[in-house]
Amino acid sequence: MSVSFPSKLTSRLPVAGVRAAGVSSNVVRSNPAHKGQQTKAAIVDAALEQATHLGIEGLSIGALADAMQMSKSGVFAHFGSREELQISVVREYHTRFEIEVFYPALQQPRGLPRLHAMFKNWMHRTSVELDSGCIYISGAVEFDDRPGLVREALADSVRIWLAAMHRAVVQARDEGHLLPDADAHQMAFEIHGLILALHYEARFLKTPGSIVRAHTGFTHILARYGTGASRLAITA
Amino acid sequence: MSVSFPSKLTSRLPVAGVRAAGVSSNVVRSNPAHKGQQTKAAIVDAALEQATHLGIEGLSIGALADAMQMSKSGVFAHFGSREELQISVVREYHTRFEIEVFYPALQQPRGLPRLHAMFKNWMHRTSVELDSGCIYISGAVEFDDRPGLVREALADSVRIWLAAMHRAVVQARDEGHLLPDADAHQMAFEIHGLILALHYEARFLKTPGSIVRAHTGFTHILARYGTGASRLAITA
DNA sequence: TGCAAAATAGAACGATCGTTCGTTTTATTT
DNA sequence: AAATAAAACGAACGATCGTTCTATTTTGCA
Repeated sequence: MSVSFPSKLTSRLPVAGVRAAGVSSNVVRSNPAHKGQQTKAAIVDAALEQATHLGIEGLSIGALADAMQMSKSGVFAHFGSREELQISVVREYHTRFEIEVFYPALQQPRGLPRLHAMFKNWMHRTSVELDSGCIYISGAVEFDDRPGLVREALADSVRIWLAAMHRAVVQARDEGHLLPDADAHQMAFEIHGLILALHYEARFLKTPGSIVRAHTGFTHILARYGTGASRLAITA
Repeated sequence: MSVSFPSKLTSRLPVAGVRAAGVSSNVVRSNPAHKGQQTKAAIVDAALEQATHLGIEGLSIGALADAMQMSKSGVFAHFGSREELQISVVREYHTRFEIEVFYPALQQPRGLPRLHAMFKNWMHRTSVELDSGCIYISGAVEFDDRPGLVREALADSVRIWLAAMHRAVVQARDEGHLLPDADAHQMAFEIHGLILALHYEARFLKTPGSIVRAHTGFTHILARYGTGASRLAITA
């Protein structure tokens, strides 16, 4: 006779199915958890995985349903439209970006140490993880000519992050770690360029040593904008 | 009675149809011009226009046929596959990039003037033209996770251009315009970053003044790598 | 002018797309 | 345990995708 499973496991398995599909994991959250929300979170998780490989425009509800071992209509019902699914993915990435890049940097003392931490975390999120590209970067070229709600959600998130970077630069200047006449926007622009070059050369061209290049570039920028006292804080 | 047109104009109009669709123009070329080649060139022209807006992966033979006022199969026959069409677009962009960015810079004296010309032409191609993004940039994020012939064609073209930039840096160093111990690869990396940041902020975020930012960044890089004699050559 | 070759059209293919709808199965509450 | 609400399924929709045929038209050359 065949083994009989407890009824919990023979349920329609959307939430459990996620793990079988090999998706990262931060799925269990939001306590009341009317199960619909759990499944939705799991779908967004899988969608983000898909989006980092094929782009936000490459998101397909059919492929997503396969990965989730669900029906297309079952996946679709959670969002009501593909556009809303895409926006959910952007929001999820925003959350993770804050958790992995922004918040840890806040633990560093304000000024240059915090700015440097932001840059390092950003680098790490952008290229070190072998797979999975940065949605803020890929999304920018996907939607620079494509108006709509997805573009707006994306641009909002990016602006929030770039503003945080800019704030860190200003603070570093206020702390005396940068020259008093340092142009904060210009410096943020140049730092942004280093991250983009890193993403380009590491992910697309597979150029070895790109991370060192980016970090060296950061020290060069610092040499320009920084005061003498700041020099040693960065070599650590 | 209705006016009778000369037979040339009442032909099936693929080549003439391009202009009606409002595509840029460098269509008349390759002298023997067995008309098939003319039409093919016109299709590639329209395809490039489409690709700069929706990306190389956004290319659609159906939409292309509409723009050309041709049948899908008529367009398709010229390439044999969508992938070959995409590769043709990459090659066409390569050609135009050389004509608009690389060759004009060769007219400048080797060394810093030529390097600076390359950077300015590159900037211009990347963002000044209001519409039409850079395929080298959008293609990189589209294909960083997508292996195949298109990716290879794209990466080949990009590497050729980046190598030319690197060569220009080396020449500038040889001419004594840069410090003898200047790291050419590092400098090229940082310049690449400026272009990418310009593309990002100008095209996606629509940040005003991005061109000035990029150019200021270039002078900063020069201040680091350049010799005293080079400073004045750039302010012109 | 006539004829072979090249170029284009047109219809159809299987697949996949996002979306809608009615039904059925689960989950939650009473 | 029964009743109600939420979640998921399954089938179908019209549209579009790249591609494959065959038939027709146009072109280039003798």
